[in-house]
Amino acid sequence: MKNTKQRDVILDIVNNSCNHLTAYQIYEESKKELPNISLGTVYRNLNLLVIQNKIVKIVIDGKSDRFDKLGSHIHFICTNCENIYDIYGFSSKKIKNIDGHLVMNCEIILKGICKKCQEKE
Amino acid sequence: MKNTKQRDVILDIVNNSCNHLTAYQIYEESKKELPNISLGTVYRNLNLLVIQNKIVKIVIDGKSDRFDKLGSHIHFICTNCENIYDIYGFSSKKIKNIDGHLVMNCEIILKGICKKCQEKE
DNA sequence: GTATCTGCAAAGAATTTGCAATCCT
DNA sequence: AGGATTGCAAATTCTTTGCAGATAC
Repeated sequence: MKNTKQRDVILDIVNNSCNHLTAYQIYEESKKELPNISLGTVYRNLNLLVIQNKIVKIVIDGKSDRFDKLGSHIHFICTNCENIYDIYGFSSKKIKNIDGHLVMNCEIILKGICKKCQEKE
Repeated sequence: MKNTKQRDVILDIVNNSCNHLTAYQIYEESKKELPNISLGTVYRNLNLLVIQNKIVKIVIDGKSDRFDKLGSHIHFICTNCENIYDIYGFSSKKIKNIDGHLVMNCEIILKGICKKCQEKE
């Protein structure tokens, strides 16, 4: 695979963001650096980076996918405000094999009401 | 909420299936019972049933959503053949609260290569 | 009786794809 | 040079929605 500015910029944006950005947000952000970049290119590169295990895609019911940097953490999604929080310090023991299946990836998604939303009520 | 034949049939199909059906598959299946049912109705009722906690929606990257009966189990998705396997006997201790967030739902998705696909190679 | 639900068809949103031009190595 | 990548726009796919008529309670 060739190196391209587009891919570099996209990877940088994901790695340097504390939020969980959508493809469109990454597109908007990348335009600051590369004004002519297209949304299709952003999608293509995000998917490539996911396949290469350089970033992670968070698939959410009914919403746009979001992209996150690597680092084993759990995602908590507030069903009220729809914020996504990273949960660290949670040692999910690495499962390698279960029922004979080879496990390459484990994703844990918690849903509920976040602290802020609870405090509002 | 009113009872309707449509909703009953849809719930029955999900509850009596061993597979993880897409909305369209459920639509096809429900037509055997109710030939005039429409896809929109199937989607509407599936979403209602999910909100009521009578069934579960499995959201998969790039694919149609799938619907499953209740029962706490983990899903293993083969990235090769795309089958979904239920994994039982896995006691994920019930988390109620983490970092102050109220946890209502916990979904664990494992991805990798299933037994069958490994054996083929 | 009336609020809810349905079938239909059209709209919507997110993502992917085809193609000609351009860029890396 | 030559395959990979890009920008653009159109296409695709899955899902939701508006509406008028039908249905459950």
